Amino acid sequence: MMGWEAPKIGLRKGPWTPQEDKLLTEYVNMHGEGRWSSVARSSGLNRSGKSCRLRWVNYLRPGLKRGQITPQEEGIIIELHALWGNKWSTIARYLPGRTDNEIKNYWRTHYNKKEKSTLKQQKRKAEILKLKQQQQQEKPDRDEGEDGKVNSEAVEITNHQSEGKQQMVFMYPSSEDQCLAMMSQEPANAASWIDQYLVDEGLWSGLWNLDDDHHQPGNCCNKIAMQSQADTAYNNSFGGDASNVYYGGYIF
DNA sequence: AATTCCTACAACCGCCTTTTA
DNA sequence: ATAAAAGGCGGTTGTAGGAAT
Repeated sequence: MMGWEAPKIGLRKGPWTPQEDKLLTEYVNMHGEGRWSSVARSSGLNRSGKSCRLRWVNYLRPGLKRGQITPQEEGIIIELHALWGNKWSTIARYLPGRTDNEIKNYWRTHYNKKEKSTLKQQKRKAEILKLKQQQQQEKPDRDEGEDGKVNSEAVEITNHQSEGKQQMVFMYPSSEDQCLAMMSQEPANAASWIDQYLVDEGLWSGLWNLDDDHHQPGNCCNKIAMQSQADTAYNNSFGGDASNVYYGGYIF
């Protein structure tokens, strides 16, 4: 099957000029969105239809918010990402004026930061554990220790790991019952289940590391439950009706 | 003051799905 | 029913600008 369209020689790429933006805006205002290939042909723009669509959706479309993601928006992103993973366009439907590209960029910037610090922590723990294991092998008869001191740190690390596991189990209930219990919180409390646990660095890492799996059917929640949770998240932040946004597109 | 690092953003690419002829 | 075209999405890359060293 073909892609978007056959690449044409001499098609412009790279940053858009103000003139190109003007041409595209005028054309879309006159003819409406869609039929991007004909936009590219008819407007006189020497761009691919795909490029025109992207420029319009991510930059020129009226009602787009510019500037930093607000804490409210951040909360929504976190919650919805926990539900849906990297479904940026779906998440973007709950953030009026924000594009999937913007949310994706925001997430990646912050995700990478968290991932790096988490990796450092894990590496350090692994090093300590390895060191202790080496010490054990070198002095096996001292395992229980004359004073039990030798293994204390290793035990501590194990305990931390165990805690981490419990936390992650909590964050990502494997059964539907657990999930439904989570979903049935009072809206007032639902400043939400996730907010209470994100402060701890370890929980962040647990969240980030599992993001690709948890939204799979059977792993957690059915689609309706997830929709409901997303609506709650939206209502908490905007006091609006998320279903309008979800089904009707953007509210400006 | 110069260099490096980090963040935010714009844009492209490849793949998949949907629509159309 | 089928293939091509169009539309959409997520991943990735390049770069400008500010902060830190």
